[in-house]
Amino acid sequence: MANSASGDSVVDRIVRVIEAFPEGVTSLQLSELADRAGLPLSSAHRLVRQLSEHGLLDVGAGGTVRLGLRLWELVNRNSPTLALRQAAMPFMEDIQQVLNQNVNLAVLDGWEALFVERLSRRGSVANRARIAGRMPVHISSAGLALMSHQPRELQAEYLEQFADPSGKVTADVVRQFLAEAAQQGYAQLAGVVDPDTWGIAVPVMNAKRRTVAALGVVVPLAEMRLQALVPALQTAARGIGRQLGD
Amino acid sequence: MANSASGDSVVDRIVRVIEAFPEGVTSLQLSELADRAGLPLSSAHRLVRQLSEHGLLDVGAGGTVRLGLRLWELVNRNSPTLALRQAAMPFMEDIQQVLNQNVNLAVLDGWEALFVERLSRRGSVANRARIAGRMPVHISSAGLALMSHQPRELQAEYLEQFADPSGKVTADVVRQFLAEAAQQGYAQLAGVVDPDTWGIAVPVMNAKRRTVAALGVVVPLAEMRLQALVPALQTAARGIGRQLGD
DNA sequence: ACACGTTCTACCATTGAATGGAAGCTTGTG
DNA sequence: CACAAGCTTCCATTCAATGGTAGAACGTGT
Repeated sequence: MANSASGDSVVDRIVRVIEAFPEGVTSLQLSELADRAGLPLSSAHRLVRQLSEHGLLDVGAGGTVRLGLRLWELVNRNSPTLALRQAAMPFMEDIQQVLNQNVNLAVLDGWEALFVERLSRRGSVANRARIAGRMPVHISSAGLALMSHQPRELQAEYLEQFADPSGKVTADVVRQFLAEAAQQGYAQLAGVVDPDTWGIAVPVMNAKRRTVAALGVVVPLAEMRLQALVPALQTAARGIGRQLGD
Repeated sequence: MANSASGDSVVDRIVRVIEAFPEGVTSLQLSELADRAGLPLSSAHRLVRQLSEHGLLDVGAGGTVRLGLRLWELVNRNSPTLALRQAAMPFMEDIQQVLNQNVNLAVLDGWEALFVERLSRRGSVANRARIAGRMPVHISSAGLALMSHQPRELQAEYLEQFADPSGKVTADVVRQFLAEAAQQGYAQLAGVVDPDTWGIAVPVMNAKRRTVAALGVVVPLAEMRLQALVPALQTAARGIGRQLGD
């Protein structure tokens, strides 16, 4: 028993604490947190207290631990996607108003689309894309739009390692999807994510024509108005791109 | 020179690193970061590398440090205000559509309103409230709406320590504002935050009738339709409150 | 009212992870 | 090509971090 018997640094432990919260869960009992983070209770207790003193965590009555409001504030104030979101928001609002549909904005992280912003419409179709949620590239229109406009090497690397756990999709099918999306300038998936919905997404390119995000909508399957949707999305995407730097 | 010459823990240092980013700044040079965080360069370097290995920070070419996408994701997935924001979003969208104005949602943190969500309208009046931005209680309608519905003791404590750095407002004026807001059920400020805008906010109460948030709009000064705005906001606030637990 | 289980909090001797100065490296500039 | 500025690596020193243990604070069933 000494400075970290398990051989991990303080940083490792702090990360484990923050990562211990399952998706969508905002509060955890101390003992459960210790368990999930793989820390001795007394160590977890000390760490949580220290973090909460700085507002990175909040400890409620009875040892209920939440992420701190201050952490949320710091991260969102200086978020790496701040510029992108600020540039995109007005255009997303336009799309939402004009097309009257769910709109979302995603970036590529690893082999997944990470949704950084989303506007939903009351009463409109279900939209699986939660803010800060992820979807694999091959089953999301946003993911396909992003990947289809990445450099060849990255696409090759992606397809190389591709494996669908459910076994429904092969690398060749994905290759086909990507080729289509690249050629058409947009990606679409009907009834894949949700049987009754249809997703369309277009790439958002920065000044150097690097694809940095995907702008997409989710509409009811019945309402297939590609002719109206795609140009609107592409126009918005160009508008966003124009506001982006590097 | 040993384990922390300056007598601060690793946790302290990590917090200082994250806090080192000034509001709205998304990237910092390593040396500048070390400087702002008050750390020796080599220590900052080690810490940044460790954090970036876990994705809490991203280090770009040439030592450019940003907050990590993974950190943003974790914090937003498990944000303490997740439930509030989810409950509020549809109502905020309704307000935005029907009233055609900027809408925002704030919580009380310390003696400030912390804005947790915001929908802006293209071309509509300037809205100072940034997401994750703060405004002092006494110069924001959201702040007044929040504070005016807090328990007596908290209000007393607030007024006790109140001091306006600009010296324009006295504690008595604020007391008056709070009393009005409490009595009317909404707070309003015309031309205070911005000379041409007008802010109105109402409290959002949870099931136990504790005020947990403020729902507000920012409209052009000219467009003073209190009769239309307040009932709409109050209706929405009740709708949000009904969806909230504790 | 009492005993038991569960969960949080506090203590403190031990020790290896964290520290930071110095030296090396890389990049940009006149 | 020399110089500056900033990033990266190294490593002996040492105290901050560790976690088993004990105890306090609840909650619950008998």
